[in-house]
Amino acid sequence: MAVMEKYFTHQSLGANKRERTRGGLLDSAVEVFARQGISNAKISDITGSAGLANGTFYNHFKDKDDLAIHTAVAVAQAITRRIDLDMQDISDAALRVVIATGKFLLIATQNREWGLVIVDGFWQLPRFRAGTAHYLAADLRRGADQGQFKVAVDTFLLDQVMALVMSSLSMQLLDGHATALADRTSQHILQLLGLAPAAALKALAKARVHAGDLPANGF
Amino acid sequence: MAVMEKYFTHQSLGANKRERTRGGLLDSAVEVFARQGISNAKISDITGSAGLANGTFYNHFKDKDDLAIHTAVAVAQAITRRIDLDMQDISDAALRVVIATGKFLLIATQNREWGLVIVDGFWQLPRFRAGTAHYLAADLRRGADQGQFKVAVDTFLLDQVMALVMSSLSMQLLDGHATALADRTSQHILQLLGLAPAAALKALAKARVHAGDLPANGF
DNA sequence: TTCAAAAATGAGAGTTAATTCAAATATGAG
DNA sequence: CTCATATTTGAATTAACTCTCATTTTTGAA
Repeated sequence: MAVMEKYFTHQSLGANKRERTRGGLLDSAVEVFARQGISNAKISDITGSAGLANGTFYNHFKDKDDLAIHTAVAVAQAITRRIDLDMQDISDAALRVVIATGKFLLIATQNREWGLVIVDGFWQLPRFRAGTAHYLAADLRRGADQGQFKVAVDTFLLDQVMALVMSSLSMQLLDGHATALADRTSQHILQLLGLAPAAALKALAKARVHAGDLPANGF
Repeated sequence: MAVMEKYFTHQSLGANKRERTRGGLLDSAVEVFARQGISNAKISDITGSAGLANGTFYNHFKDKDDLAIHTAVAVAQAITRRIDLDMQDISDAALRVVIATGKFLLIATQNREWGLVIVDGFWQLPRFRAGTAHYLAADLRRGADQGQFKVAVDTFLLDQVMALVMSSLSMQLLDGHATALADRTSQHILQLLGLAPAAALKALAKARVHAGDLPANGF
C-alpha cells in the first residue's frame, strides 16, 4: 500500500517543475477518483488535495475526462510494465497468463486506490481499453502461435479476457471479498482460450512454483 | 426496433394515471440515457422528452440514479422474462445457455436503445447486477446439477459470465461490429463453465436448430 | 546573479442543474 | 355529475462548479 503512495510524485522527482506538478495532480487524482468515483470528483477536490490552485489544473489537462483517461492509463501501464518485466524469463504462454493475472489482481487489490481507478476507468473510458491491452495481446498471440490457445486473437478476444479480469477485480474491491479469486479467474481465462479444465489446473499448479518472490503488496 | 418503442407506455395503457406517467418517464429515460449516457442526462431532458413538467419527475423517482436503476432493471427484466418464456420446453442446460445468450444479444443489439441502457447500467449500477442475474443463475444451477458444468455456482461465477455477455454486447453496440459475436460469446461461456471446446461446439450446433422461430428484431 | 520565459495563482463571471412548493388541474369512485 | 383526492405544473429558489485571465511568483540557463 505505502509503496505506491505518491507514486507519480516520486517518478518525477528529478524532472522539471512542469512534470512535478503533473505528477502531483496524477497522485491526487488517484486518491480522489478512488474515494469519490470519477463522476463525483470536482476539479477543486483534486487541486486542493494536491496543494495547488484551481487554475493550475488547466495548465496540464483540458478537463476532468482528460485527467481521468491519463490517470487510468498511467496506473494501468505502471502495473503491466512492471509485471512484464517480472516475467521476462517465462516463455510458456499459459503460465504467463496465469502469473500475469495473479500479479495484476494482487497488485490492484493490495493497492486499493489503484484498483478502483482501473475498474472505474475501464468501464467508463473506451479509450482506456485499447491503450492497456498491449501486453495481454502479446501473450495471447504467443499462446496461439505455440498452439496452446485455440483462438483467433483479435479485439473481441482481448475484450472478453479483460472483462473477466475486471469483473474479478471489481468484486474483490467492492464486495470486500477476501477470498482469493485470482485462481478461479485464471482458470476461466485459460478455459475460455481453449484449454481443457485439466490442462488449466496444471498451469495453475505450475504457476504456484513461481509465486515465492512477491513482496506483500505485489509491487 | 419499432416493436418496443414506447414499450412501458404501452405496458401501462390500461392502468391509472400514476402508472401511465411512470411508463412515459421510463420510455423517455431509455431514449435519453441511450443517446447521452446516464451521467450526461439531465432531469429536464427526460421530462421534456416525456412532455411533462420538471416537477413531475419527483412524484415518481427520488433522483436520477433512482430512475437509472429502475430503467435498467425494467429493460433487462423485460428481455430476460421474455427469453425464459421462449425456452420453457428446453431442458438441456448448455443448450439453454447458448440460446439465451444468442437471444439476449440479438434483442439487445437490434433494439439499440435497450442495449445501450443495459450496458451503461451494468457497469455503473452495482445493484443492477444482483437484480438481473436471476434466470442465468437458474440455468447455471441446472447445468451444475446435470453434471454438465463443472463449477460452483455463486455470485462470482454469475459475474464472470455476465461480464462476457456485457463485453460482447458493448463491442457490438459501440464498435458497430456487424459480425455476429454471439456464437463466440456462447462458446467462451460454455468453456468457462468447464465444457471441452468440442462439446461447446456441439451445443452451438444443436442451438442452431432451434433458431428458426425468431422475429427479425428478436422480440 | 540576472532576467526572460514558464508556471502558478485565485477571485469572480458565467453557466448549469437540482429541487421545492403553492397553485392549478385532472381523476375516477360513488 | 360531483367533489375529495391525487397528480401535475413551472417559476423561483438554491446550490454548485467550471473555466478564464490579469497578475504574481518561480524557474533555470547563461
